[in-house]
Amino acid sequence: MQSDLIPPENWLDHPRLTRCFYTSADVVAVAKKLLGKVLVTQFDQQICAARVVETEAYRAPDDQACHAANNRRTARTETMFKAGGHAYVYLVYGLHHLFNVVTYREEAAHAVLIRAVEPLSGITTMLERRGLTSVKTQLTAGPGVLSKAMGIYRRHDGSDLCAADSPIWLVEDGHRLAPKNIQTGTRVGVDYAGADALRPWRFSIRGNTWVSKAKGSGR
DNA sequence: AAGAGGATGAACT
DNA sequence: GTTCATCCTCTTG
Repeated sequence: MQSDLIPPENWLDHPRLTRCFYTSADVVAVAKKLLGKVLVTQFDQQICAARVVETEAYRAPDDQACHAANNRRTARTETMFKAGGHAYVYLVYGLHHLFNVVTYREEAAHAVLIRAVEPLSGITTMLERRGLTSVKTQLTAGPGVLSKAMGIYRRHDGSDLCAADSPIWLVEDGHRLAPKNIQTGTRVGVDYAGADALRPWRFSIRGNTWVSKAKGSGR
């Protein structure tokens, strides 16, 4: 049995991030600002909360690493063209559901991929979903595993994180992060993007154990 | 209609 | 370090 650091129901009292947080024209800035925020989900009365510790920014049309590079519209990328504050969830490798936050305005395909979180509440539920019996970084350090732990799936693609009845949302809990504690690096798994693969658009909380140990993550 | 490959993770050697 | 699970999406024909 795993005890939570914070009672799950406490998160219901924290203010949700509002639309304006997500509608910034600068997706890179939002990727940094998301570090330290808390992702909360509530499915079947199970409340889970986890601090965002690693993010990556993707920005159409110029960024070739972005699914919507050159403003390419397909059934999948259509969600990225929604207004800031929607969830973009897609399947990679036929196995993993990756959770992104859409930013900026409608018709601009910008998004932040949440790559790792630090569990705070609902840890028993997360362990069950992951099929684990003890807490280790494997629980939520990585974009695929965190979605599974938090109960996020492709059916949540396009949902509005700002809607009052959304089962997925983000909150601010007063956590402070000094700029010098934001680690910058290149994005993972985007070698196909040529020069854009070198953009320093991956951000993480320096020294945090829950940051993913992805291949080619470099630092 | 078919084929290739992916914003990963786990289990190997 | 390497392999492979697994299926949706996009490209090509």
